[in-house]
Amino acid sequence: MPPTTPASIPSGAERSTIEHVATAAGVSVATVSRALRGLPNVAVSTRARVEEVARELKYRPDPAASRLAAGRSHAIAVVVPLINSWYFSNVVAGAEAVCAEDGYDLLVLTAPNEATRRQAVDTAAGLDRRVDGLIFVEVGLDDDDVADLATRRLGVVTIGQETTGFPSVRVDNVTIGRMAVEHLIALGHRRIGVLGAQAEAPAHFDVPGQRIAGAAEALADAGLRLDDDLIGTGEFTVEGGHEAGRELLSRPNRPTAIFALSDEMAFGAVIAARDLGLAIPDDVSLIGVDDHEVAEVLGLTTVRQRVVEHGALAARALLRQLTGHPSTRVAEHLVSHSELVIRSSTSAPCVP
Amino acid sequence: MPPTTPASIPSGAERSTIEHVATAAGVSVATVSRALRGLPNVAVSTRARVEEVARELKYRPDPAASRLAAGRSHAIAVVVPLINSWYFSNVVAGAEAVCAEDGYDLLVLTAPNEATRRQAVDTAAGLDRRVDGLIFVEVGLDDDDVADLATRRLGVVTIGQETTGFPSVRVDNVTIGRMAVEHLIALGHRRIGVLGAQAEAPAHFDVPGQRIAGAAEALADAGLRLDDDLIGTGEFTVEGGHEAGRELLSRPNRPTAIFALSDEMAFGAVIAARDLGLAIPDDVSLIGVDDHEVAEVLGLTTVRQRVVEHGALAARALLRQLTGHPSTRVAEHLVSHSELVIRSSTSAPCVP
DNA sequence: CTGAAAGCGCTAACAG
DNA sequence: CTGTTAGCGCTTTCAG
Repeated sequence: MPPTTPASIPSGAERSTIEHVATAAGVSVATVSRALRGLPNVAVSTRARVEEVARELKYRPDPAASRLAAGRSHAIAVVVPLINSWYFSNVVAGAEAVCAEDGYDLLVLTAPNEATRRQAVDTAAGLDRRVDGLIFVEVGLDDDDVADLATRRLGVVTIGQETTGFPSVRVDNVTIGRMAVEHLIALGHRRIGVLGAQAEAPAHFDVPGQRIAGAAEALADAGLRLDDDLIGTGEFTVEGGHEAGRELLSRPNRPTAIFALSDEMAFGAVIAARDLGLAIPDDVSLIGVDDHEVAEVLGLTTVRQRVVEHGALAARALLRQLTGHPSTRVAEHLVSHSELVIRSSTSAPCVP
Repeated sequence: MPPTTPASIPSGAERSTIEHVATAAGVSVATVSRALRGLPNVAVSTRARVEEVARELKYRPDPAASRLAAGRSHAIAVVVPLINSWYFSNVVAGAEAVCAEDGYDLLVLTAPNEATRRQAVDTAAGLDRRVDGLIFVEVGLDDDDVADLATRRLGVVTIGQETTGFPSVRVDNVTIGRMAVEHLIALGHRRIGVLGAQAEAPAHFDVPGQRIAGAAEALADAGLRLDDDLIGTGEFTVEGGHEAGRELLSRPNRPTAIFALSDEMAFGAVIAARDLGLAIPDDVSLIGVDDHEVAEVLGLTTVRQRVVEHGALAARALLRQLTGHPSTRVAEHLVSHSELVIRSSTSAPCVP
């Protein structure tokens, strides 16, 4: 490679460096750096001139150089189990919007091996030089993971799980279960089925378990019991809800209402009901969780989760943490409120 | 900041640099660099030792430093109109998988202002120092954009659009329309409606227009005409399909079959049919495009698009381009094959 | 096959 | 308020 090119005006499509700007503006690179980053101690006139020249030269600071010198990459990553699902893509969308607004780059990392939560952390840990912070979405971090992450020079926010030490945003899953089932009980239902239980509860945080616990509480408050026989699985997919729903609805003594732990499973249940010739809500009431776009069209009653907002809140919390606002140095644990959205899939049981 | 830390073994969670590895292995940093990157001209024994030491020290090259020195960031970006939709999140998932495999970081960029395609390019162009390449997904690039992009030191691949100069992957939308409607015609349908037309066709590439053109061709081949009155909109959303579908199906002389340009619009049509008390396929046949998960459960006949694969193919093409395989220097235009998936939503018309 | 040296473009003290 | 001076950690000629 030839010796360094002189600090002349760049020609054509050549990228201009801070040095080009400096010489063109007749100041030092340090001043350009300060001026362009809005740091104090720069004469207004100087700043104006530098900005002017920078614009003319279409100067854009090289992120790598800046990261190397300053130690911050102006990028964050979201770690999700997968990205092509309604829930996760919406979380990412929320985070992306905030990042774009603040000029941060957003990397997406998937942690496919759900089993090995370790995996996720290791992968992510390798990024401590590449990004300034991480958002873990529904990734079960254990204490070791948290400790490991804490050593690194990284901002961390979790969604779903609430750890000690890192800010988090989540919903109150017990309350979600409660709201859903209280609605059903208020309508007069007594035999209530559940769709979405997991074979084995995850060690760290257990979304289905919590929603079911909330359901059980609501039932208990009404002097009723949650019948274990009426708890089906569903894998949190449409197909899973379809199968488990059909199973549940073909029982001789089928429930008069079903609480699906996610809208997608509820969609499956809708189809199962149709397969069996059961009308909703006349023969069976149905309530979901999420407020998926399709829920509205289907008229599905549901407990709305503001998923995009979760991503946005997490990103904002992370960026705040990175910007080092000392006032917000304490780890906030945000609990996003859910709300019951009553549509046409729930009604009083026909034959109580 | 104190003067540079000496090149000693890093303590605790401190990041180890190439220099730590070099001194620990008793070689120069240059040799470490070569050894670890699999470059030639390194004694096998040396390489082994360096690798060993690097592992022990948990050395990970700093991407920013490496980018600065070598000019490549080992990161790419996907530019999508939005990320929280079935189609786009699946494309991103495909790209992500390939990137993860090859150790590339994946940035996500959304170009929300659909109107201003310019926007997308400008945003992306600003990344020419941050990423090595870009994947544009369904972003209409015009000739100026292409020229602009070509100037930059960036690999580019497009999905959906086929430009001159950049590799691309797309489906043959005319054929998709053709396949769908040929199936309907073969079943005996004559009055076929379409869901998903756009008010105004985009300037550069027009997915709905092409699918409709294919439909028209199929009809023409059978000596039939596509009735403009039977072409509804749908916005490519469930809700849009619902509305447009209801409109179409409440006509006195309604079509015996509907070709929805996307599965999500077909779902809307399913609900519209249900609203109107029409049975599928007895009263009206329905075919979509995509093969969304819900399509299977709903029994929707559809033309399958292998969306995840599109993302993967594009990413692979991009990485190949970046790795500079001179053999593949010529811009490939991949056309992903679609296939008809016949389920239970289509049948012969009841009363022809 | 290996080392020395010169940067990549930017930031951050520290003097003026 | 501004310039000078060191590097950030890595890659890459160019000599051994």
